[in-house]
Amino acid sequence: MADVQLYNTMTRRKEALVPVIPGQVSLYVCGPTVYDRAHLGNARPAIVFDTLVRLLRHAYGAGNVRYVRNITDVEDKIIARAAERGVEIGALTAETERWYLEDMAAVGVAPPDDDPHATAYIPQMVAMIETLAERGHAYAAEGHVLFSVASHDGYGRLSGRSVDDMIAGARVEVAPYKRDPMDFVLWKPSDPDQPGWEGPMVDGVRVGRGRPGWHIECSAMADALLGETFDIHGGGNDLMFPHHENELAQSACAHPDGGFARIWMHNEMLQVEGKKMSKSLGNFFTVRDLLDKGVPGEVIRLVMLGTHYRKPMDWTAERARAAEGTLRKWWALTRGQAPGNVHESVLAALADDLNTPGAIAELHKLAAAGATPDLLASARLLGLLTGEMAGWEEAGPASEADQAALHEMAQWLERARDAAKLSKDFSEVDRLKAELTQAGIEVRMSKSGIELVPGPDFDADALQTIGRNREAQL
RNA sequence: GGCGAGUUGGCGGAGUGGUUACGCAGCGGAUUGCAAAUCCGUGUACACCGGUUCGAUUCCGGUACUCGCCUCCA
Repeated sequence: MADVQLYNTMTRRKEALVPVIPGQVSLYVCGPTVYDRAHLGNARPAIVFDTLVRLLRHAYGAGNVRYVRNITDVEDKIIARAAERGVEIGALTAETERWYLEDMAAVGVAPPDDDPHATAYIPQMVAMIETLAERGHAYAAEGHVLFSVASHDGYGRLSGRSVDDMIAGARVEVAPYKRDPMDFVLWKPSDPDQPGWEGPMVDGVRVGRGRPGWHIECSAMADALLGETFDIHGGGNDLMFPHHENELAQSACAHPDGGFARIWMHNEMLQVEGKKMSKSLGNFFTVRDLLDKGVPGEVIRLVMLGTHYRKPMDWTAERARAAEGTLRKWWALTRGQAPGNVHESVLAALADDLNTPGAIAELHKLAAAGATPDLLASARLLGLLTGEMAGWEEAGPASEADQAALHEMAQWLERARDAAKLSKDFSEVDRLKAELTQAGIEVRMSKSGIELVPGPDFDADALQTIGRNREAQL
């Protein structure tokens, strides 16, 4: 197949993916901080990189891709939330992680190969901080250990900022113990009631009990699992600065011979009905909220993939409705079929910097051409029509009783129509049709007969009521 | 204020130096008692102003506007 081209934030252009180890791809994506339900914006990077991984597994072989997505389970927001709810931190993080996995599975996101938890890599973080201190990139101050930005020439290269600009534009109070306003925390002290570990040795002195800064967590875990140099580092645009810039600074300084990530990928942010999703605007909602409202996970996924990952995407009810229609059509076309081959055009679109909207357009063309086995195989590469999220599109009555009732109703309707054709009075037929439509049943009439198809809003009770009313009339 | 991204037909959204994107909606037709579903057909859009070019929506420069990050939120 053609090379996979990916846009590299570092170089600001598309590049061919050339793995460090030929034939094998390694990637690290920043995962969730587990203190609350994933909101819709959190689902975007998860879906984007899940799709990238599906493409890479197809291109390189399933066993030749190593996908690491971390779990941040020690962080100030977690401490605050646990205190607020009066629960143990471990209980909070375990529950939230379970929710996250459930919600991601619901939108077709497969678990990564490794899901390192920050709390399991404290020794590696401490060791990395010590290395940074030994090399003159870190210093201790008032129980903290800070990274010295001035000690690293390349700082700001990833996000395209100069240190001077950042200082000029900074709108935050500078902590008094920082040598330089841009210096960031590697280790911070913990109160007795906060989670803490024995600190690193800096300049021959043991720093007191504390916890790691957020950025060092990812540096240490990526290093531990993927080594000093790996292929792709992904995450949301918002993480580019400061998180990724800091990660890069730490890793580059700790391992001067390693390159850290070869390609940096950043997805753009999500909006809702044209506005940024935020609690203050009242348009904030979680993936679970959407699922509970009856929006199928597969629909969420298709809407997400309908916008290229490097463009801002807008979640709207209209787009969800359209995506649902598309999926119902595709399901109907491919149901019961064996998958064919992933079509070249779909692969080409995906290999071109994960052009998912282009790939979806190709899917539409396959559907129009009647190439349903290839449509199925190709859609599955995008994590659609996999059956993992299925159930929602199976428009069917739950029970055999409903099935029988529908069949009986169809016969009634057909007799009524035949009679009406003679009498020229269709009012009775139209009324029955309206009632059935109201009950979420699609009425399909043709010369060959009448078909009643229960839709997504199928209401079995309403069907029973209609049936009883009919009987009462007879 | 600093940095960055974007502006394509009614909507969403690809792509291209000269040729149909695609989907949704709309419209016309077939079909239907009427609808629905389905099928067929249907739309010369690329923010603005300059420049390069035989030719630019596509390349270059500028203008306007929108959005994001810099601040707890992804």
